Amino acid sequence: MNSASRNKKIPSSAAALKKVNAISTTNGPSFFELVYQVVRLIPKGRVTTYGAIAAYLGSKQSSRAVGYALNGAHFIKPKVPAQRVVNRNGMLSGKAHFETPTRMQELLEKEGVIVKDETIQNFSKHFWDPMQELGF
DNA sequence: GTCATGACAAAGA
DNA sequence: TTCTTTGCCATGA
Repeated sequence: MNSASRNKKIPSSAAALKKVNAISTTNGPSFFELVYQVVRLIPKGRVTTYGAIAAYLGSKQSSRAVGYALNGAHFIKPKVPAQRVVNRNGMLSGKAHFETPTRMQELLEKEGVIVKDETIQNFSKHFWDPMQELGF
């Protein structure tokens, strides 16, 4: 995509969202779909933040919307590694939304990420910035 | 169409 | 430094 479309705010229609929730192929890119796509690009053993994804999509203030998007990520295929997305403190704020409360931490440790007390250790070391890795 | 909620983030006290 | 307040986007009632 070009920088112009990214610079602008990306509107997501309710119709597109419904399609996503229905696991149907969306013709037009929605905010949610873009979030899922970025999350899928996160390498194994790396993590990023809601704000970083939002910033990459052009709206760094829409970090809440990113979190909301991941709320429905469980219905999406291919699988979205939502466990690699945490808040800016490196805390597993979304662990409660997984199948089991320990599922998120388990997946991360399986990838070599150390989680202590619901927080990722050496967070800056594991941090993966889409702006830097994918280019802006 | 207005109001309240949320897997967040940055700024102020 | 920690706690509180404000902003922003998208959704659901």
